[in-house]
Amino acid sequence: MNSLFKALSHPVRRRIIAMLRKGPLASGDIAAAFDMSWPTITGHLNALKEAELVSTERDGQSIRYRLEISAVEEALAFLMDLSGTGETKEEDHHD
Amino acid sequence: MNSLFKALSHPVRRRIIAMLRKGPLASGDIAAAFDMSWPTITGHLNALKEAELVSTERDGQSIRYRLEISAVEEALAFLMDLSGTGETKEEDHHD
DNA sequence: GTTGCATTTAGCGAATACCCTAATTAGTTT
DNA sequence: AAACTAATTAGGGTATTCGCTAAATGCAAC
Repeated sequence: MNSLFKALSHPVRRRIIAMLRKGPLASGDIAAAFDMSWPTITGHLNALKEAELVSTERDGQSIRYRLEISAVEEALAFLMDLSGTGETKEEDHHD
Repeated sequence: MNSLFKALSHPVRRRIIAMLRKGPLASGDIAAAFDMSWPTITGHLNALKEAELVSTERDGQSIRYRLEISAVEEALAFLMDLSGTGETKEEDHHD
């Protein structure tokens, strides 16, 4: 949980996560979207992976990074608990 | 927004926020709850304040720190956007 | 096995974060 | 104003983070 928020604390990593929202991407595609060296991006991807915010799978010679929604939801749960969203209120619907 | 997640990235600061959920507290009360020096806690409070996660008001000679829910909700909005905003199909998590 | 492409690891310097103690500011009371 | 309390700022040591370049690894095709 600590690594989760730590991973979220860097703008580049948040941007990577936002990119991944549309679907999995290869490391190179991600690196190409930034004005930084590829190894630097790999470092950020490792941070995201350690926080279990992304998972990886090989696809031939490239490696696909996929967003792990469950980790995002874990952070969400923490913040919702702080703000009171989703409980202690009568607003409740589940469809 | 960057300082928001950065503020959230430290366990002590998250714990402070959790304490403040129940209501405003003086700096000294917060510092007393931790096994760290008071100036260190002041540093964390400053980080929270810069992220606008807390606001302060004087109360005589002490200063009261209050949780600013709107900042929490801002983080919440970011994460909800990533996850698909409350389309929870099943609640199956254990912490 | 060697060449070539995609990606990661290794190693390093600079900047930032974290924690401490000592000194200082701000407000209250006398 | 001086003494007392609450809280912050200043300064410094160490750990961690962030970015880079160069070298290494993994896979696929020849």
